[in-house]
Amino acid sequence: MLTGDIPPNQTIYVKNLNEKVKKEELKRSLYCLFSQYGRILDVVALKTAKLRGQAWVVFSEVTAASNAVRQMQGFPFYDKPMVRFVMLAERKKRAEESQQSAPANGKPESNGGPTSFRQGNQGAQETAPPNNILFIQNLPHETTSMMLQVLFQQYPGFREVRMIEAKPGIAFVEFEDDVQSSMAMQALQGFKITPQNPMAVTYAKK
DNA sequence: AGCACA
Repeated sequence: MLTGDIPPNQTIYVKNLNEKVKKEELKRSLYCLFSQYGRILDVVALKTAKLRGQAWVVFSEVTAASNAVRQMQGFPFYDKPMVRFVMLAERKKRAEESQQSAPANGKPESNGGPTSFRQGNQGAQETAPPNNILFIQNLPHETTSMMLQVLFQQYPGFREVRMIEAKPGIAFVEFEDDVQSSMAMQALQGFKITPQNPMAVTYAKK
């Protein structure tokens, strides 16, 4: 018999994670990496003998979970590819418990938080896959590379800022690897240099 | 390989 009549829920299960990474860092990195696909309610990772190297990421929506799984297959995460991780079937109800503390069941974009940054990208471009170079848009035209360096160099793996004289308002920020660029993206997404200029941070197209 | 935290 098929199991196809059991609907998937909004939790994804990841294994083959690098077990040398400390638990708190692992959870934070997973949060950073996956929050580009939607609001994350919870990340669970334990280091017990049976559960190390694995994690659960609970999204607020099923569609976010399925996009994340589809797009992140094979992503090199701490030197180990995230292969064949899956959405969980409706089976455990942990996510519902977490939702008790989460606001607004129907309207997930109510907090003005930095999670969604696709408004500036309407239609045309596709989302570039995660990589080590960030593309910054919506900067005030007086922004200098020194200003951006001050902001981005606080995050590990920072390499350099590149701006193009002929194209004000945008910049490229390079990190050593995808994980580190993703951490900085999450941290500075929507950061306002002026009140009118929330940064839009995406991965650069290669 | 390994499917759950307080």
